Amino acid sequence: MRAEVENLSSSEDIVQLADMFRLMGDASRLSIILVCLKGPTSVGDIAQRLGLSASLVSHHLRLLRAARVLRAERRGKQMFYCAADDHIECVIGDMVAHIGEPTEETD
Amino acid sequence: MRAEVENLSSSEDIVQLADMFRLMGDASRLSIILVCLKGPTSVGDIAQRLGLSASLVSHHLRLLRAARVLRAERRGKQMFYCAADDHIECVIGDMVAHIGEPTEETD
DNA sequence: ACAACATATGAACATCTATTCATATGTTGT
DNA sequence: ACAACATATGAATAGATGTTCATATGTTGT
Repeated sequence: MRAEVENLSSSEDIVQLADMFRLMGDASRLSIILVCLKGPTSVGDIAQRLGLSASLVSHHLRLLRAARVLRAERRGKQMFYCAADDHIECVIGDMVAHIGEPTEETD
Repeated sequence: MRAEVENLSSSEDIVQLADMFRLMGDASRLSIILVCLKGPTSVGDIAQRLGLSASLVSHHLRLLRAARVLRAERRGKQMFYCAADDHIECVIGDMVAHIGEPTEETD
């Protein structure tokens, strides 16, 4: 087992980790993250592409920014959001791989 | 961007992915997963180690098994649970790395 | 068959959370 | 300063979810 995972014992660490997963565990937020992975995108663009209200997107963006999943940058009157680092993409990629894993028969 | 992540477009895929993250986004469930990553563990053991009721652990295990995060194996009257594949550990490892990432000053 | 143990399940409840609506803040051009 | 636009924020609400309690199912030994 990877050392980083092995050494997870304190309940604070686990809560923090769970908070991150819960943040990605909503289809609207996850969609927002996926859009932002493609490149810096304005709030209005995100809302339009996903068919969500600008208000809802803004609420979600606040959480994602607070958790440093995304970071914001102002350009004129618009705000552009993009991925804060590339671990998020790894996390998603691994999870996609898990879902694609063939089912075991021993159930 | 990784091809697996790039090609995520259908909303069904995104919902399925979000469901996986939401499943890991609870401290109790995440703790259960972490225990099971160390090796096959019985329901009673999990409950005792984490200080949770056997009933609650069983409820969570049903969800985790349904999502093929964990798989079950009977030994006598006990049920032992362990990780279904090793993608889950990767996902957690990447997320730990994200959390450990130094904060940007541009906020 | 019965008792003892381990796990699973269903209903009920309190708490959390995503979404909407209304409103505020901030920015650019005239 | 004002209007027009973009984003952010706060309150309210309907629906989801984690936990508990009681009970059922399944397994092993006598």
